Amino acid sequence: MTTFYKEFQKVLLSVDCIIFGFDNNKLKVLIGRRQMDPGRGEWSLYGGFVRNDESLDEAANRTLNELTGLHEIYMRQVGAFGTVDRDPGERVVSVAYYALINVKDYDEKLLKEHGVEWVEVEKVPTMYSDHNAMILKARKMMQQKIKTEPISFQLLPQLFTLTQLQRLYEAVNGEEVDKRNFRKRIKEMDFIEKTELIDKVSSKRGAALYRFNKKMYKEDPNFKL
Amino acid sequence: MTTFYKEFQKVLLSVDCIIFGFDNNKLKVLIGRRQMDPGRGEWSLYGGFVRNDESLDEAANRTLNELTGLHEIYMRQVGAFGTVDRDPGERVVSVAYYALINVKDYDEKLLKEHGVEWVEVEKVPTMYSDHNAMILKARKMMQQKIKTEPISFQLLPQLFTLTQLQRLYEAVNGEEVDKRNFRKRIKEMDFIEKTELIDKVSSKRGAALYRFNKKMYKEDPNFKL
DNA sequence: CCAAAAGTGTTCCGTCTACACCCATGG
DNA sequence: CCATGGGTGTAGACGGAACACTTTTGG
Repeated sequence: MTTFYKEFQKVLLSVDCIIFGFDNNKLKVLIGRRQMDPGRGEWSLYGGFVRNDESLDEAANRTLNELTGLHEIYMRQVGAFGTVDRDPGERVVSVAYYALINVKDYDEKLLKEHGVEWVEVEKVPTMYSDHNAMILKARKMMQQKIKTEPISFQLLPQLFTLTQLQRLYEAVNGEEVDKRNFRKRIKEMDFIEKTELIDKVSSKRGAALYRFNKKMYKEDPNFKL
Repeated sequence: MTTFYKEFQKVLLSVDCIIFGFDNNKLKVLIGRRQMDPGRGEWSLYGGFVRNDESLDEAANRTLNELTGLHEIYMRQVGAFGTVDRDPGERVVSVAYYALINVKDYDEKLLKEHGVEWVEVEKVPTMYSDHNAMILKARKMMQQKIKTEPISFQLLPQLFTLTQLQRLYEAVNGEEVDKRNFRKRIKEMDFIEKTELIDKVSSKRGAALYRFNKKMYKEDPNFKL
């Protein structure tokens, strides 16, 4: 291969994943203890280096898959973080991605295997390098996005109750919402389908289970919450 | 220096600048013909490689300064672009930034010196690599930002008329707005100050010149347009 | 004197918000 | 039988959208 830019310096490129989950009415992030030097033992996001034969998006997906075994996960780029001294080892520029997963898809066994755990976004400890800043930015972006795009369903099981959905919004936005107003808005979105199924876990009376109809959404992609 | 990550591959990192300006009631971008191989002669954003001793933000600012001679310019990161084959030469990941400048600060002389020109965002030609995608994303981000943050003033002279400001919003959002409603909203923002000065260039009657009061804004940062 | 841009308020309508009670069931 | 969460409608407040005429002055 011809080398065109030989006079320029190269840098190490990594990706870091901010993995959001929703559990126990709380928005959580998956973090662990860093397993390599420098910074071994500090709280850290899960990340990895970008290979020369993969795009940034691919690297992010591969990294997430390494950790979770999951494919086809909703991921969005948060941005590139590149202060000179952000990594105490050597110059590393990192591109952060956030992912939304259903916590049920990531069981206890995997948690222990990888030495990671879910922590409430409100209670994230001081983390390695600039990982706190990454989480903060990811959260803001997700908060914006969730208002106008149907990404909330990525954090829930396929079948969910309206109360679950409402609690999710409350957790993400950090404020309670009125039940009747919330449900009124849901009713206007035909792609949030009521099923015949009833959830009897969360209440004695039982709550109707709903489902996000992707095809229907594509026909009339109007989402507002 | 200790090397921690020696087994990983490094990549070339560049920054590309989407430089927005407002002129003749149109939103424009500053683009030129690429001066190096590969892609010599194609329409391109102005960019440069990131050095090992500078952050991404610094690299973007330096690059912008090389082209315009301007300092302290409003810049925001658009994101990292990193498909494997985005650069026909070799693997280059690029971080895009958008900048807002007052076209009056960038005169004809500089335009010719650097072989760049202002083109309407609506009429941007097919460009080198993924530069069209960068411009598109930058534009969307700027469009969002301009609604809730006082960045519009970066595109105008220090003193401006309300009609200029309105035309700027119309150009950015691609739709006309009602003059009276627009001015009503302006009146509610005390940090958009009316001066004693009158602009006689754009009209016979003369229009009041306004100014953005940064200090006043900081005391009560509520911007909505 | 007229063309061209500046400047100025009010009404209407749709949207958002606040708010309270009955229902079904498991334990 | 009662505690727990599920489910439902309306009225009033607020904010955004529509809309037309007068003023000033250079040419």
